[in-house]
Amino acid sequence: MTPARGDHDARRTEVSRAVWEVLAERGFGGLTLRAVAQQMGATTGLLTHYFPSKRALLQHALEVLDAHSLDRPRPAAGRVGEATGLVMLRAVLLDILPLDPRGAASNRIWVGSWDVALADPELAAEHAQRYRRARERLTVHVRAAQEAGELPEAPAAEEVAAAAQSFVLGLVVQALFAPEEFTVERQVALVDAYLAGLAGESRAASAILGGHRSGGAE
Amino acid sequence: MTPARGDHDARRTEVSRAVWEVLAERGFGGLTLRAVAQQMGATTGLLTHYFPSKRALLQHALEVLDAHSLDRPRPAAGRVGEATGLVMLRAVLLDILPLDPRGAASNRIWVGSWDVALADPELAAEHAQRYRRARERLTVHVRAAQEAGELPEAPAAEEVAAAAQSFVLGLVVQALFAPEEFTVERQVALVDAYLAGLAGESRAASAILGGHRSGGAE
DNA sequence: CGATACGTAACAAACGTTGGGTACGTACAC
DNA sequence: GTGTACGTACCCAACGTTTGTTACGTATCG
Repeated sequence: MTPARGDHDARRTEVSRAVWEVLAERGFGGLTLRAVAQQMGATTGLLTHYFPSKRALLQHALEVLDAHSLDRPRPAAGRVGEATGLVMLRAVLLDILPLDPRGAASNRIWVGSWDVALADPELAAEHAQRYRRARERLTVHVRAAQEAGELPEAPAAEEVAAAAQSFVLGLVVQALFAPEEFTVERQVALVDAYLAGLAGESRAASAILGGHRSGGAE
Repeated sequence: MTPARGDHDARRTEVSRAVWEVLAERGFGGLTLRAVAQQMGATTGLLTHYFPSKRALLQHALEVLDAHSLDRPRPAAGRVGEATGLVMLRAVLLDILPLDPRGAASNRIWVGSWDVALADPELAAEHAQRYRRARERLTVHVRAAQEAGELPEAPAAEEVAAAAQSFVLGLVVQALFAPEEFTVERQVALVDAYLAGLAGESRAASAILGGHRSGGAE
């Protein structure tokens, strides 16, 4: 009977991709069913067939986009996957930044989503949870760095993680508005300087951060 | 003829206030002429009498809101106006944070405006300029702190200012989404810890930051 | 009297959503 | 194997609502 459930879900993520593209270039104010449909060369009938409402459509697109960022940073060029402590912390932070067009697009979407989310309790709760989990993931790496002697024990790992997330989120915003001012190199340098400030006089840390003095994200 | 030119501009700022209230509680997606009119107990006819279009209405409201934040922090309780260097830097940073309902409301608006601004080149340019000027204002205080020996000379003042602005902006976002998690005390503590990280081993700085260990914004 | 300051009403456009209609493929009966 | 039944996928057209904007009316005040 029902032909291929896999096709169904695949189509839904296809729709989500169209939603992302509309969001990235027109923002949430420009997100309409007709725009999404036109983006993927379909009609609004297709959209309503896979999603009961516009809200569900948006919600699913955000969930999928969030899920994509969960398995990052990818163990791509360097073997980031095996890294720990300060190196991993640095990799995760850099991975968030809009260092390439794709990162810029997804950050553009996240920043734009804050307005809608702050006006919608349910979306706000989901966002709050997203960032809390991101902080928890950062906390793990901070704690590892502390145990490795790369970071001081002084501020609790949770506080360091919250601070680091603040720093990166704000840097994302500024970089989106002034990309020519916040070049890739400057963004990386700012993160490294921030981490150096966290590390203080640690020899282990300065060895790590010194080695990456001009390194990129991938 | 025209009865009191002052009344005209005063009415425009009244309208802007209504715009803020709508923006703060419904976001930019909920900003409609009818909502603004209802908020101030008037009709859309009044709005169109003072503003040629919705865009002009929004633009003026943002400008006025931005102008309000320019003469801050106010030399209110403490005599912040006479402060310099690290003390002033700290005061400016704390003044940005959503430490009270009014600060939360205005930050709510700014964060929400990012979506619209990123989709509108003119608004984006205005925002970019806003944040550039804010960085320049921060740079002055950073440089003063450096000359006073409260901050190291190492990273250039411009970089420290950009980093500090990143940190505070990101903290604003997280605090808006999780206000119960980011209490006033924790926000202040995070800023102080951040400044302490900037200061490094400076005795002058730790004297200042130590004295404010549990102080508030005003 | 004449210009300003509004309220009122109506406009076309765009929105999310609904429902009917068609093409297509699978499942089952014989 | 062929015919029938049915569910899925999707287009198309239309709905009622809400939007920003415009036009027009009236009151108010110098």
